[in-house]
Order: sequence, then structure tokens, then C-alpha cells
Amino acid sequence: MKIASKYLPGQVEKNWYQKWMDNNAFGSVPDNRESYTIVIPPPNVTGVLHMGHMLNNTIQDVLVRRARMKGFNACWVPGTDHASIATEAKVVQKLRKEGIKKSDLTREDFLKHAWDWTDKHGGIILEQLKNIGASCDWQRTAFTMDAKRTESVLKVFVDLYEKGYIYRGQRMVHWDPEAKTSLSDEEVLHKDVDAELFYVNYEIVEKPGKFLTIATSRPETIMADRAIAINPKDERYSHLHGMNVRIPLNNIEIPIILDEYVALDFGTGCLKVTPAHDWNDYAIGEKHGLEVIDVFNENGTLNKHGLEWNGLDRFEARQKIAESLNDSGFLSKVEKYKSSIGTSERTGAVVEPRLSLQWWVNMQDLAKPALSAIKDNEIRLIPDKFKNTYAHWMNNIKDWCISRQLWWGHQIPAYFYGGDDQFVVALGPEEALVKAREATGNNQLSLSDLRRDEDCLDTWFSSWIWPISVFDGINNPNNKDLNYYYPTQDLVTAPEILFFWVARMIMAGYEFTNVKPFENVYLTGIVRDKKGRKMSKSLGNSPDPLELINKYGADGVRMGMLLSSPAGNDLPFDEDLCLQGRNFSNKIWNALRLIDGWEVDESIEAGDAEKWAINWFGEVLSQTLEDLNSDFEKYRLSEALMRIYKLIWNDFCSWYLELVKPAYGEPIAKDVFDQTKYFFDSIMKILHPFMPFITEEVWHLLSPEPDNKFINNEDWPNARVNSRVYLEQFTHVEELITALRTFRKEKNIAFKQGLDLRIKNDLPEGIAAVKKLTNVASISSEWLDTGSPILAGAREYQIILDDSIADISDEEKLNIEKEVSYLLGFIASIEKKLSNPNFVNNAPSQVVDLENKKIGDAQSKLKVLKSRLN
RNA sequence: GGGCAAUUAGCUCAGUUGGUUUAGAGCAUCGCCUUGACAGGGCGGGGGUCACAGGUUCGAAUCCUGUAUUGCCCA
Repeated sequence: MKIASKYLPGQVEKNWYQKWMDNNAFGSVPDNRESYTIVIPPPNVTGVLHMGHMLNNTIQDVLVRRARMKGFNACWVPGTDHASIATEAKVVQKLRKEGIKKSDLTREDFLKHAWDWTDKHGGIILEQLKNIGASCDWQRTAFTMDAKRTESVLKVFVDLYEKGYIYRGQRMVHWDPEAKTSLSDEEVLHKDVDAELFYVNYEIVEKPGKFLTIATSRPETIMADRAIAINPKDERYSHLHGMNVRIPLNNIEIPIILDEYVALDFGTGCLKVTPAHDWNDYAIGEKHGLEVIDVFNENGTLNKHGLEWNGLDRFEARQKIAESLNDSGFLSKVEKYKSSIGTSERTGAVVEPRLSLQWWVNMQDLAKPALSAIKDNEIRLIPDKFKNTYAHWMNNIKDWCISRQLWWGHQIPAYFYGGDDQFVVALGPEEALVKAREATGNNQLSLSDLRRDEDCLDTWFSSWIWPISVFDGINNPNNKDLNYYYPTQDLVTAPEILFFWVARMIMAGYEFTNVKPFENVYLTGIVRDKKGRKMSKSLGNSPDPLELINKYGADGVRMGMLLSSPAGNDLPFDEDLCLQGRNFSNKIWNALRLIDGWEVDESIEAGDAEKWAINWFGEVLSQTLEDLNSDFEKYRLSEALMRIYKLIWNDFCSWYLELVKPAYGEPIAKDVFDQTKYFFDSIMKILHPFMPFITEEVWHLLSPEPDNKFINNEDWPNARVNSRVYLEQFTHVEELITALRTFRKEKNIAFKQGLDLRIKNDLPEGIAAVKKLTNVASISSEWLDTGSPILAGAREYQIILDDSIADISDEEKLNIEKEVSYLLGFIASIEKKLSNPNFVNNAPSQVVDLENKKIGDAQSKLKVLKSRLN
């Protein structure tokens, strides 16, 4: 068969994925093998594949494929997340473009639009995962808002409510004026910005004409001021204790109060207290019994308290009000200063503190087992540097605000039969009615008297039970799948969602199943561009993974990503790495072409060089397999891949194949050929988790297997030998070969011209290999004074040359002199060490012996080099 | 502002409890070679006072202290 000289991944990859699908190659059902499970971090249902997914899912695929070959019943569960706020924002935006306002729609109509959108765009990302080779069990695909998952979420809500963890409370929350919803603490990102500090004068009521100056960054909220606070220790203001001031613009009188919280050195030392619009002011307000006046509407515009600025956006109002204060003489100055503001993780809007009635989960007790699980290594974090951060967060955990003023999500299963505190929590309306009748004692109550809570749940309230709910373990505890696949083994995700998701899954795992949800958490880094910037749509610096796949093949891109992604470290992505991956595919392809072209002759015997090569490579392979086990144990995937890369490119292609390769036109001995195929087969298996497509293709071409048998179902190769005899011999073989190659180069001797090699001592092991790779024509131990000396390691050789080229050139001389001076320096440094009595007396004897050996070796080298110069 | 981590070759990273030659790998770079697997190749080089300053030790990239820079988390 004639195989193309270049490997073209496009069609090969499509063909194999189709065959894998046709044969349900990744399907898993419980059997008597041990299970290995990964649940996918569900991407947003309407999302498209970006580089972060590419990295994350490639890692999962490597782990799953390897587990499959290691004999586990491996199951990778795919699925998507409804992504409440993100999806709702997208749908609102899309409707706006069509001229439809969300506020004009009923909940039902809006949800219909949202489902249409989901049906249209949903699942695209799962199809894209197939392009990268993801070996998911597609029959288990789940969605956080499908029937089973929805039922699970409601059950969990009811359960936690009945246990007393969930409560309703009027509290300060983070408010996103763009999405018009509350947010959890975790959904708020803090950013440093350049802001302005406005110095505003408030007239002192008891001293007309006298003013008190306060510094504020938010003049638009002054109408809601309910006090001016000063530190009781602040002597500058002690004469004002007990007095009042008048708010500019609305002339309302408010008291001057004393509170230790006020910093003496910030601004003027006077703080305007606006309980409705600042977390700290709220606390001060509660302490001093101040009224809470909210000047904003839910979309961040000013309301009726905003006087003439009623209806104006908060930022515009800030400028206008500052101007107005200035015009009326109340503004004394404006200063620039650095400030930190909270923004919504999803919409980017600046969040407002807002007092409102929300649903909360008390986290104190849930956090306890989750904290000790990580602390006691019952669940491993990889890398473990995140343990501290995790512990810190868990120790300072606050209650979780789970209600969102959104429609796309799981509607809260609470039913009101009266006012805000008259409700029941139930799985459905009928059950709610029973409970409501019980609660009221009114049997006349009907379904139409019940009003379901309008809000829906935080997205993470469905994903925190994901490892359980994908196996339907909430609805059917102890079902066969759950018992078999759960707890799962590895979770692969980004550190950014360690608290959002991972910590909460651990809590949910212990709370709802009494066991941990997974054994290990592998935290990937963030994919960045060459300049170190995070890849994002808005920067336009994120390559499209699918285009990369077109260019380099999925295998090439997978390798590119994995080559430089140690756990927990950011990945500075560089397309050149994919190029390296593509080149590697081509290298493998051409090794196959070489073997494919060999003619086998059963009647010939393997030569010494070939025999030596087979023994040597057998040891290299075994050694690599051992090293790989330890790499995987430590989740050092980049190192594992690099190890395989070097095994294939250097050991297999550059050394082994060159050693067993028959001369042009000559046949190869059958046992050498079979051994070579066996080695090739093994290295394809080892590489398969990383580069699934080319390995599948080559494996099938190497020894035809039926199309419905796949390399991923083969056993992972075992180390066959544990000796290191040939590995040790190789050290000197390599030294000698390199020395001879260098010699040829320096003397400008063509490879075709055979060398006459003289050996001083015994014939080294593996000399046949040296002979073959360096074209040594004759070997003898007859030592001639006229021979050109060669040094390989610490051993001496000679090459006999015609007089015409035997003399050393100036260039050679220069090289030798360089080496001599290096050795002299080296010897001096060791002599210094050895002449130090403290070293000789204190260091262990092996260390001292070693230094003596070093010096001996160096001296004999020096001797040879000097003899060459004469 | 508080906490955590990092700093080793042009780039990305290894370097296990301090001692295996004056620190390794891949990529990049430079030179030479290349009609019988592969220029998407082969061979051979060059390149680092291990961020800086102290300290502990016979011995420090490795341990300690401080400084600087960067990143992440939290407020």
C-alpha cells in the first residue's frame, strides 16, 4: 500500500469519530469491573467552544481514555447548564433587537422565547466537543433544567427548607441593575477604578452659616443620608456633638452621630451615613436606628426621592447633582482617588447594595464536613496550593443568597397564601395546597388562592448537585447507577469556580449522600494569550478552537494545549505549540511509512546491532511505562506527554528505527520486524489518551483490526523487563557515536567513507550498534602512535586516517583548548573542595568518593586531550 | 488594606528529603548535511553568576530572614 507522505488529519478524524459513535464506543453500563467516573463541568447550554473548554475537556479525555485502557469501566458524563442569568441576558438582548421588551411579556411568553433560543443554540457545544475527540457517554447527556434535574433541584430545596437551612430574609444584597436581580457574594467581582471624591458642605442647623464638609464618592445618594457620623475621639469635631446638619438640595435635617467606625484620616473625618446604599452605612444605620431610604429604582435610575433628577441614570445623576451642588455653592472641591467597585460577574454592571427580601441558605453546618474533607485530604486538590484559600473561604463562609429575580431557571417552590411571611414550601401546587390548608386550618383554601414565588434559583443551586443528579441520585437514592458510578473519581475544572461550584458540590455530596462527590479535583489554569492577557471575546484575542483543529488537527491542538499546562498554572497559549503537535503527528506517520515499506524475509537472522536495539528499546519502554505511572499519579500530564514525545521521536525514531533499518533494498528479518511492530503498537497505546485519532488510525494500519475494534479498548501496555543493563550500555554507545559524528564533522569525512576504529581496552557492549550508525568499517585493538585520539566518556579510542587529514585543524585545536581550560577549572574546583578538611570530615563518604572519582575521570580526559594537541 | 503563591536559557517549564561532574528538557536560534520514512527531516553547537541582599551549612536553585517584581484570592 502506498501511504501519503504527509499526514492529513481532517478526514481521518471525522471517520474515526463517526465509527466511535456508530459503535457506542464510549457507552458505559455498570458491570463487575471497577468504575471510573468523571462528570463534565457543564458548559452553558447556548455557549460555543472556547479555548478554556478545549483545555479542560482535553484533560478530562486524557484521564478517561487512560482509565479505560487501565481496565476501568470508564464513564464520562456530558451535559449542559441552563446558566440562568447569562442565558436570560442573551435572550433579553435578542428580544430587544427585535423590538420586544421583557417587561411587555408574560413569564410564559418569555420562557417560550428562551426555550426556542435554547433549542436553537443548545447542544452546539456538545457537538463541538466531538471535534476535539471527547469520549463522553453521549447517551447519558444531561441538562440542568431537564425534567429529572428540575425535580432533583426542587426536592433539594424542599429538603433543605424542612431541615431549616433555607430561610427568607430581608437583608442587604448585591443588586445587578442591568439584569435587575440579586446576586450572591461570589457573583460580584471587585475592580479598582479611578473615581472622584466630592467634598460637600452641609449647613449646621444649630450654627447657621457654618458648614461641615464631608467627602463622598456618591453625591447622587445624598438625599438618602440619614446622619453624619464622626469618630467620638476626633477632637476637631467635639464641639458639634449632639447637633444636626441640613442636607443640601432637599433641606432635610439629620443628626450628627458618634461612631468608632469612622476613620480619622480619610476625607474630612466626617462620614455621610446612607443606610440604603452602602454595606457599612447599613450596619451603622441599624446600630443607631436610622431610617432606610432607597433613592434608586431597580434598574439603577433615581426614583421620586431623587427630586428633579427622578428617572435619570445613577451615573448621569452623579454628574448633574455634582454640578448642581457646585452651582449652589455646596461643593467645595473634587479630588481624584482610587476606589474599588463591585461589578456583576455576568453583566459587568456596577452592583448596588440593596435592601431586599430574598431566600437564603445557612451555610455554617453544610460547610463543616466540606472543610475537613479538604483539610484531611479525603478529597485531593491538585495542585494543593489552593488548600489554604479554600480553608480561608470555608472558615469565613456567609449565607448564600439563592433567589434571583429572573424567569429562566428553576422557579422557587414556595407558595404564598397571604402576606410575605405566609407561605408553604412544596414540590407541587397540590402538595402546597394540603400544606397551606394545614397551616391556616382553612379547608376552603383552593389552588387559586395560592401564589407561587416569582423568583427563580441561582444557577449554582442546580449545579451543586450535578454529580448526584446526573445519575438521578436525588430522586432515586441508592439506584444502580448511583451506587456504581458515585462517588466519581476526578473533577477537572478552573480555580475560578472553586467556591461557586466545587466547594458547594462537596457540601451537597456530604449533605445528600453522606459521601464525597469525587476523589480528586484537578484545577486547570486560565488560557492566556502570548502577552499574558486572559482570552476573551471582547479583546478578540481568543483563537477559535475549531479553526485551529482545521489547521493542525484535533490531535495537534490537544498536544499543543497539553504541552505547557501543569495543573493550576495559567497556560500561555501559543499557536506554535499546535504546530509542534502537527509535526509530531507527521513524524509518527512517516515512521509508519518506513515500516510499511519493509520487505520481510523469514530466512534471515537478526544482526547484532538489531538484537542489541531490541533489547535496549525494550528496557526504554519499560522504564517509560514506570515513569508514566508516576506522572499520572501526580497528574503531571504535560510531563507525561513530553516523556512520550521524546520516547517516540528520539528513542524510537532517531535511535531504534535507525538501528534496525535494513540497508536500502535489503529485506528485514522476521523477528526484528515483529518486534518493531510490537513496539510501535505499544507506543501508540501509550500515546492514545493524548492523541486519540492518529493513534487509532496507525494502530489499525499497523495490524488490521476490524473497524469496530478500537485501540481505546485495548489494555494499557505492561512493563516487560525491569533490568537496566542495556540502558546503562546505551550511555557509552551514545557517547561514542556522538564522538565519532563530531570527529567526522571536524575532519569533514563523508558518512560513506568507513572508519578504521581502534579500541584501547575491551570492546564495549553495544559496539555493533555503534558500527551500524557511524559506518565503522573495521575495528581492532592495535594501537598506533599515529592514530587520531577520540574520547568518549572516559574511554579512549583512535581513528586511523590518511596523513593528509590526520593533522588537527586550527578549529579543532581551539575546541580542544576550550575543553582543556574547562577541565582545569573543574579539577581546581574539586581540589579546593577536597582540600577543605571540614568537607572531608563532615560529608558522607559516598560524596567524598564521588568527588575523587570525578577528579580521576577529568584527569584522564585531560591527558588524552593534551596528547591530541602534541 | 489582609492572605496565598511565584521569580531558573529568548519563550514555556522540570529540578523529589540540601551532595551524581561549573543546573536540565521542549520550542526558538545558529552552523553543517540531506535524491531510499519525514526540510513538517538529520547531525552538531551556542545560550543561565537559578530576581536581589544577607544568613545557616563542609556544601544552597533547594532551608531561614529581608527587599523588589508579578499573579491569584479576599475585603
